[in-house]
Amino acid sequence: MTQQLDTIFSALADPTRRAILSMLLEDDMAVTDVAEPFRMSLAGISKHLQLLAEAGLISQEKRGRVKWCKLEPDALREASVWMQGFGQMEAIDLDGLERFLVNELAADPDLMS
Amino acid sequence: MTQQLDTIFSALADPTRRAILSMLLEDDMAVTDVAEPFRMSLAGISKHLQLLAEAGLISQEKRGRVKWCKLEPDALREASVWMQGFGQMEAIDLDGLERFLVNELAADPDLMS
DNA sequence: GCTACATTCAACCATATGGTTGACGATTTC
DNA sequence: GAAATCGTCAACCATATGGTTGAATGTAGC
Repeated sequence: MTQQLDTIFSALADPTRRAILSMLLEDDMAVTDVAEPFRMSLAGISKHLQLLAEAGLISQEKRGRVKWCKLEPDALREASVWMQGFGQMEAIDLDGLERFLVNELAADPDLMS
Repeated sequence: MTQQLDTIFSALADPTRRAILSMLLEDDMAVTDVAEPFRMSLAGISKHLQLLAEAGLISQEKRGRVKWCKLEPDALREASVWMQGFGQMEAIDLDGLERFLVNELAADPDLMS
């Protein structure tokens, strides 16, 4: 899960990618149509879409020669859940906090010595 | 605000930094103590802490020769609010959606052509 | 004042990232 | 089948990122 959070958050860290997600909120779109409003090459947008797909934030389905991009809000929800853990700081739910912490720190053993 | 989201999300994209945030959830800590469990140089951790501070996710206060690091959950809340925009997809609040979109796309004029 | 401690700075390195262009493989259309 | 369209791939470039080490700064303690 830690690595999944890596890819999700770094996907969200780019303004172009966030703008794309916002566009897809309106409706599913073809790659070319996604690229249209941006002052960037089609290949550039294509790369961004690949990153978003790898992060699970969108899915892509090819019908004919056009590839449709669809928002997948579930991945966002996962990151959101992680962040909720911090919002609960005031709640002083120490038991829940402990569990939360243990999970996070145990998730990536290589990180710690 | 767009640039603020950039820095917040890219700060969250690194597992070391997320682990640090989790540690600070327990209590305020000195830089040396933050670094202790990690298999990384102190200077490395110091850099991570600077990024977190620039993103507004932590604050640092120097008392004597030790610099105390404190979690600042408000910045997280800001990113969380952005993400909520997508969770509301099912709510089909089209007016709210429209406002949300317009704001996001207008926030970074250089992005679009 | 000397020593030890806490932290950062500077320089450096390897790799990742965001972008470009041009060629290419599929698919549709005429 | 030829031409146009949709999208990706490959190679390349500049810059950002995450890490190291060693020296430097500031503070505390003896």
